[in-house]
Amino acid sequence: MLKVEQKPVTIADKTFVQLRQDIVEGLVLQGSKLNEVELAANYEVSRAVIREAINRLESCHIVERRSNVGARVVTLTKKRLVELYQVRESLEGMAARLAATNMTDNDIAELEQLLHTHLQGLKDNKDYYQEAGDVDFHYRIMLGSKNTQLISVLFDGIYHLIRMYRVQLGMSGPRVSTAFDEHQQIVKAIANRDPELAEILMRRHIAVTQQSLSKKLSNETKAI
Amino acid sequence: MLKVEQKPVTIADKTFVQLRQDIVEGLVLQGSKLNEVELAANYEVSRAVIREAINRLESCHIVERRSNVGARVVTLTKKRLVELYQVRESLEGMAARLAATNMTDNDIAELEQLLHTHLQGLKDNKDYYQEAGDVDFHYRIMLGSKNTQLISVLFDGIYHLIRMYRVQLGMSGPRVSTAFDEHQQIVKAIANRDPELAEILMRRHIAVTQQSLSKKLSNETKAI
DNA sequence: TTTTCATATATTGTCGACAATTGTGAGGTA
DNA sequence: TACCTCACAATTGTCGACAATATATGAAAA
Repeated sequence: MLKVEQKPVTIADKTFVQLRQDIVEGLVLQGSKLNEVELAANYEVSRAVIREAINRLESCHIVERRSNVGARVVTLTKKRLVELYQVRESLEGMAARLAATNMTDNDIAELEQLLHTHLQGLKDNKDYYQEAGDVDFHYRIMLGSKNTQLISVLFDGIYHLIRMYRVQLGMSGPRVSTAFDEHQQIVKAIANRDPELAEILMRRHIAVTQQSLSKKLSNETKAI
Repeated sequence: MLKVEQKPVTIADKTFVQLRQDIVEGLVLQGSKLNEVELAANYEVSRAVIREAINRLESCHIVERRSNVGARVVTLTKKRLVELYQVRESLEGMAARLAATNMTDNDIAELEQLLHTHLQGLKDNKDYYQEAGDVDFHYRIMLGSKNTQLISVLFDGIYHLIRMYRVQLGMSGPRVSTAFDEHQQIVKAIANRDPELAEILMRRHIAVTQQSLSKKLSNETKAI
């Protein structure tokens, strides 16, 4: 299978991946300051390694750095969520458009197979679908665009931040099954080699998802 | 005026900006290897500073790094150009769409003023327009989106790579004046607060630009 | 008591040295 | 000749120490 993320080899690679995961999953709290010395002690590496990891996190938009002051994990606000999803809508819309042209018949068959698996999971056990399934679907469309530049901007640039919202807000509820239908329609458009429709459907799908997440975020803040 | 790029303060900042400029303008050749020791000597800074600069160049997609091997400047190929402009079309289309809603009346007045200046420059001296003018136009629309995330992905993520193509292929010729008309139409759509049209026009504008650049790139390679 | 300024402390930025890895070429063998 | 092996050279990765900067503390003045 195609993979975009080559396995981490250097200590800096591994530390970056680990730290990113710890932030995305909320082990390191949003908004918290990243003290280099402290992190170096925690992860048992030198400060240089931590600094490189933080630099890379900055280019994923997961932390923000200020010169001579330091880095903080971003805070998940509604404003930022909306902005992020506007970017996502734009990029994944283009990905779907390109996928309709560039995916091979075999790619599409595998994608349909994936949907079938999801449907099974949906019948049996709703929890299966949610995270992994959705991520996997969008991941394949992204790869299906066969556009290296687009894949890099999406994956290295914003995907982990998107995941951070999804994980920390918790993706579940009634949205799951309707999302499945939307996925199915998108695949149909791609199978019909209809770039315009594929793009429109993907953009709508993402816009709806954003609304669902925004509502969730509003409730969260109200609850606190 | 709004600026997205705060002035470089640390040595690493300055070195990054300088090295980026040297690559974009072709002083450091495309495809060339970036030797850390050598660069450190040239720019009269420590290797740590060069390493940070290279890391940042990687997240602009201007260099490519491989673990334990090193970094190379990307090569400007037709394939990569097409891919890059597909991403650009997607993102700047969204920027224009958002700008139609989010720019203030004053922003729009200034944008119209800018076009007027360009028209003067076009009458007097064609050369004026080309680089700075076009960059400035797209820059303002990007800022007009008022979407921080989008601005960051566009500006920090791909703008300098776009400039690298434009500078090294040399933007000039008959395209300039037709581009002006397209700019004018886009501004009109924004002034009319018509997001859909603004997006469509911007996307077409960028697609046409890409075709023009691709042709240029083909001729370049034929010439060699 | 509040403000201001100087000093102290904590944190980031920069550097040079050492370790680990990769690429290269000489020498040998089938 | 073609191919393998092994040691050496070149380059990147990692580290701890020092320098520069920002923040916190507390004393002196209003």
